[in-house]
Amino acid sequence: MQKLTGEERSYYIENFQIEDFFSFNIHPYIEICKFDKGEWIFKEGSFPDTLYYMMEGKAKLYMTHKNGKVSLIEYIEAPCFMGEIELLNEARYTKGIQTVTETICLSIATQGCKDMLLADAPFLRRLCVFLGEKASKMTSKYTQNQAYPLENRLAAFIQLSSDKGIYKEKHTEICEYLGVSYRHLLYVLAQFCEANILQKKKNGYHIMDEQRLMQLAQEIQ
Amino acid sequence: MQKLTGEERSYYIENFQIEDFFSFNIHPYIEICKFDKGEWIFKEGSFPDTLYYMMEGKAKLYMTHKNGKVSLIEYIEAPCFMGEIELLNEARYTKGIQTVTETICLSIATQGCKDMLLADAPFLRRLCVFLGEKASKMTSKYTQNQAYPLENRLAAFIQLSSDKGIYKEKHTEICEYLGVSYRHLLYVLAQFCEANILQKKKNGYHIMDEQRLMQLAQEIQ
DNA sequence: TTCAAAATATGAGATATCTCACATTATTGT
DNA sequence: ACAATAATGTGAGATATCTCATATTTTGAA
Repeated sequence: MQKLTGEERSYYIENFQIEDFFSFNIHPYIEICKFDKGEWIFKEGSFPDTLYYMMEGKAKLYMTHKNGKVSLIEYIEAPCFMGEIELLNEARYTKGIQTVTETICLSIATQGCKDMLLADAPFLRRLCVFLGEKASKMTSKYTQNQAYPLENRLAAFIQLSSDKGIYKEKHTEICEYLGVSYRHLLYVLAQFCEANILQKKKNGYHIMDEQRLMQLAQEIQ
Repeated sequence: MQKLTGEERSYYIENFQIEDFFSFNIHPYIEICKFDKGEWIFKEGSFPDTLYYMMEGKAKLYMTHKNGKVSLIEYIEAPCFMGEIELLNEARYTKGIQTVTETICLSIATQGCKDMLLADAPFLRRLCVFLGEKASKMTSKYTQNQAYPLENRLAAFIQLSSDKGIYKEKHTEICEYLGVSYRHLLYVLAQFCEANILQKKKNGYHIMDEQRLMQLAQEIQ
């Protein structure tokens, strides 16, 4: 993680009109951070003292279950808050977040201004809206996902998680994320290759038929 | 819907320490409401001017899809907010809520105090916590539900939605809620009857083997 | 480097669930 | 009261997905 300075920093701060988020002067507490692709923003179990607002990028949210298994819960995309639940609950239970692409975040060091944040109506209102949308989004995802076979969900997922036309995720993770068996995931990937939608190469599955993939993904709508 | 008065009203107001929710005097805006079983708290498409906090009871959240089909999204249980998304977004109710049991709610007439609510940090903070938990709950429901066959999910659902040992829901609704076909729902219900877990009678399916039902439901954990 | 663990891969049979077709009851508006 | 519509119920074959067994490859730590 790298803190931006100078022009780069100014660019993001000015472009996002950060002042609108708060009724007090937030500037002493903020930084603009750049995370490399694959870098961890939060590690599980750590004690978060930072609230992030992702401005650009994409990341994965992980959770470890009681039995020790790790599963990929959700892909998150800018703009969004990260670490907001921990701020609200004084809680320990942090989930892990790892970037998928290079990611730019506004970071707020909460140790100095937590009380101000939790007493700041403009900020809280925005957080409420964010959380409300998140809940709604989860709801519709949940309702719709049960209605479609893996073929469609996987197509949508490949679109979301691929980078430069290459899909390269751990099957063991993704089958949990998509709620299917490892065997079945492999089976459907093989189907995609069979249909020349994907092509399996050393460095991952290459998307050969963007059109058809989108079509399959959009059946979910 | 019936507004409580006198002792009943005082009982709920005192027991819930409503003052802690707000930093201003909320009393001019609140009522205690009792809804009968089966009554609608919100109808879809209506213009909301009330925020509810459910103190006792259980209700169903419905949504109408673009294609006109209605589906049962979620069972909600006290304590919880209702109408909070609409308060935040100035939107009309996109979802309908119907009680399952008699339900007691604190109602807040928002026309008089919306601005105060949206500027009231203690209230917003509580709302954030509620929404955060709702999002987390949806997440875990979503993750776990995909992992279990209908047998288990239906058992859990019957426990949630039955009243006095009798399960009586519209199959056409429930199959959508549980994300399975009508045919399959009927099939698994028949299995339950076969196994003497349920017994089909004129007024609904009677739960005969609470023990076994719980066992099936708990496999989801 | 080496070895154990994790991840990848594939086959084969079992099961959960779907689709469609059709018949039989409720429910509801007029 | 009646027709139209919605809800219920059932059969049969198709498909999506699972489980288990087992082999190979990759990865990470001693």
